Amino acid sequence: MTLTTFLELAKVCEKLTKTTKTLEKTKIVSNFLSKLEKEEISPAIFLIIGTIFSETDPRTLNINWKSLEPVLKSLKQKTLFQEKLTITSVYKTFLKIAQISGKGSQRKKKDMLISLFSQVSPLEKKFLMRNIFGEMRHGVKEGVMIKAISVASGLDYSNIKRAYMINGNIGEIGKIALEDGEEGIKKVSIKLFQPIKPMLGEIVEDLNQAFNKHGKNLALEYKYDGIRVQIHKSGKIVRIFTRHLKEITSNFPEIIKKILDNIEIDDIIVEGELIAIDSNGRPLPFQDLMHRFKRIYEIKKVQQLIPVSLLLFDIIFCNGKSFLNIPYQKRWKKLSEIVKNFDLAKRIITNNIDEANIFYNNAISEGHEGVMIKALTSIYHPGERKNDWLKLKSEIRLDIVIIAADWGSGRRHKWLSNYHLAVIDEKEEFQVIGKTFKGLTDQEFENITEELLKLKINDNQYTV
DNA sequence: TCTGTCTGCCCC
DNA sequence: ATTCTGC
DNA sequence: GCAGAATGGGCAGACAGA
Repeated sequence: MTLTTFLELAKVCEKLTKTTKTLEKTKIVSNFLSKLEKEEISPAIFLIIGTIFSETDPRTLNINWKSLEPVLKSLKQKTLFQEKLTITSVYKTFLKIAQISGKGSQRKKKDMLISLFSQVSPLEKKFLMRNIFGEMRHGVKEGVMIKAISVASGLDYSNIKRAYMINGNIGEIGKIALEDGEEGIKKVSIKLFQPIKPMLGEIVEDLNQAFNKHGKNLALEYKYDGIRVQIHKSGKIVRIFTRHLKEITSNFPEIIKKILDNIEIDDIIVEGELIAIDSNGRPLPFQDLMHRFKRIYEIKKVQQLIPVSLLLFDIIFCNGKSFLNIPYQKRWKKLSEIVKNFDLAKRIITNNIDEANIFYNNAISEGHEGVMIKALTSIYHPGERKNDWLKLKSEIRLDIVIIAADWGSGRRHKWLSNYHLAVIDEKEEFQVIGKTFKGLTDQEFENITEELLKLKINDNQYTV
């Protein structure tokens, strides 16, 4: 057995930066994957896409530029006998670094980084750094990687994709595909406490567009401005996961209790939106909810300050049975039977556009974000943005002024691409309301940069 | 030990 | 989250 | 139509200095 060097992986990454063509990237990666030893497949996949850990994994590297910079500067003294780094040895080092925490952790991490970096060539160094920062800049992430796994294993692309959306661990999926083949991939199924990627909705401009896309048999649900959550329950254990499969169970103890008190079924996965509410039950802005998110201290105190409410809208799994292939209307029926004392998202079923408009306007006037429009017969497609679900949000128009601008980064480094915005209040003074960087083409950035530089009164290298 | 600062990570 | 580009 | 890149605000955790 010959282990593959990290240098070979770095060369593959370098090769990927030389082409913009997806097919070529797919071929480069799949050829590389095919040559790997079994134990290298998963680490290689993570090192190529630059994430180290799967989405469900709570671990992180936690390395600052502050601690990496001195490491890179101290690299002059090259060790004479260089050991060849392998994919697995690099990966193991990253795992060790992720384990270090607490006082003095930065020091320990620095030492490990120094010994890691002192063994590498410039090319390896380049991609080790990109791995640490999670930005590979070679155009291969999950999407292209799934294609590469499909080509390398000779298995159907849609089966691999489905398995990934259900399992969430792309390294594991690659290993299963290449080792166990079709049989292994088909066996990948929903498991309790292993969150799946949630189904997503397409944006529509208005209800006419939604009705044109769907024809008939529509359900409209309130779209709440909060955190999308997937809740897994088995017996007395309840865990909450976000849209990106991160666990936030400990932040919302009252929700756990409510689930235990109101859902009797032992094994179940349901989905809903978690929102902050005031004492009258009216929705609070998303920012208020953020005070409870990822909090470790004073959870009880903030729980009193910012109450939350959970509105359920889907069921994915119940008593050992997957509900992914059950049509929307039947899923809703099951959900409403099981969670009798629980709030479901407010909903109507209608073919009448006037009725739909009234429903939408009610959602907005009650302080919500808009509505979701769902096809009654549609099944649940994990992780996919399909026409089966549409979202309609309200928009507000404002007259605003650009009062400052930041230089962009990456592809936008030559432009002022991040604008500080203000409205003019009744005293004719600027009231800063926020920043934006969105909604413009390259040519528009070019023009605006030119215009703004003509008007500039101050420039500190970052902000004009 | 307390406080300010920096930065990664997570949501929208 | 949104919006852009390149394929 | 898909995939990747770029972008902001709030929190915890770590360090440096008082």
